[in-house]
Amino acid sequence: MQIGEAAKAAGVSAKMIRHYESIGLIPTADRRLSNYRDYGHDDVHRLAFIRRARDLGFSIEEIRDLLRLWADTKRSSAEVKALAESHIRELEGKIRLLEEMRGTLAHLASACDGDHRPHCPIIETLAGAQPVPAAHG
Amino acid sequence: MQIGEAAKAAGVSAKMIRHYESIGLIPTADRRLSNYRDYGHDDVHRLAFIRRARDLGFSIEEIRDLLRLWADTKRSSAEVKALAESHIRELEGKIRLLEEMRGTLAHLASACDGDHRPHCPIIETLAGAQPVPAAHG
DNA sequence: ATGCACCTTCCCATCATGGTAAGGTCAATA
DNA sequence: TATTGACCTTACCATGATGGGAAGGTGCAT
Repeated sequence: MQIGEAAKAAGVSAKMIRHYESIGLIPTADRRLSNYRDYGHDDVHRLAFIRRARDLGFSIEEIRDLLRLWADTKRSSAEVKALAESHIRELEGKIRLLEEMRGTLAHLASACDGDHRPHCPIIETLAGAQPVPAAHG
Repeated sequence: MQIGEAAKAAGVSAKMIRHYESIGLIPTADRRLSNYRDYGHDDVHRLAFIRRARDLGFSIEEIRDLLRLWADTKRSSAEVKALAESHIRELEGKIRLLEEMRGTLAHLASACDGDHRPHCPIIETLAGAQPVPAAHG
């Protein structure tokens, strides 16, 4: 099948399929006489694998490892689990950062009257005033 | 003061100061005869403002708005609060996405034995097998 | 023969940041 | 005075994953 059909079947864009090929994440596609890339079901299967891994937030390099582990039928499940847990830790690090931002900002917003007057602890904190102390309770 | 000193004082890199100037986030710096940029305390103050806003995850365009609001002493605190709350919603959206990834992955990892054997629900799910059903309790 | 939908490669843009190269400025020191 | 070293300047390239668009080729249906 052509790249567009493979893309639709796997849930990735044709653009990204070409990109994945260019960075060696997937093997070079076969070509028709027309020079059009030609894909089979195995290719779509691999692309769908990549798509699901992306949906779980794995980076391209992590997916490269996952594809290796997938292809290696003798690899231990411990290797896969270690990779997954490493990624879980990355996710948790990002979540912590975002939650810290949200917490600080929510605190400032709650201290802001949000009315017609100019006084605003949000701007004042950004401007370097001491942040409003957290309420005790 | 020179750009390096201003950068250190504000907690941003000299590189980024030049960048902020090039995109019009901060005004064009004064120049010495040497063609070196010259900064004063107000400039450092503004850069530190930007730095704090970045630390809270605001984008450059949001910071552009924040700087406008900061400069406008007659603006209402409601405007600032609206911008902050909009950003809080962005943060919460990102957090939700990451937590969903983490949840799915943690579930898969918990179902993976992590031993020397090849069988692994993580890889199998990525490969398109039905995901292991969530435990009821 | 014309048109349309698809494909090809190539280049550019995003966002915030860093790296490096090639060269100018300036103060201290040998 | 000459050199060294720390600082500055601009300009270009890179990141990671993705999309947009241009210019042109392929192939099928009218």
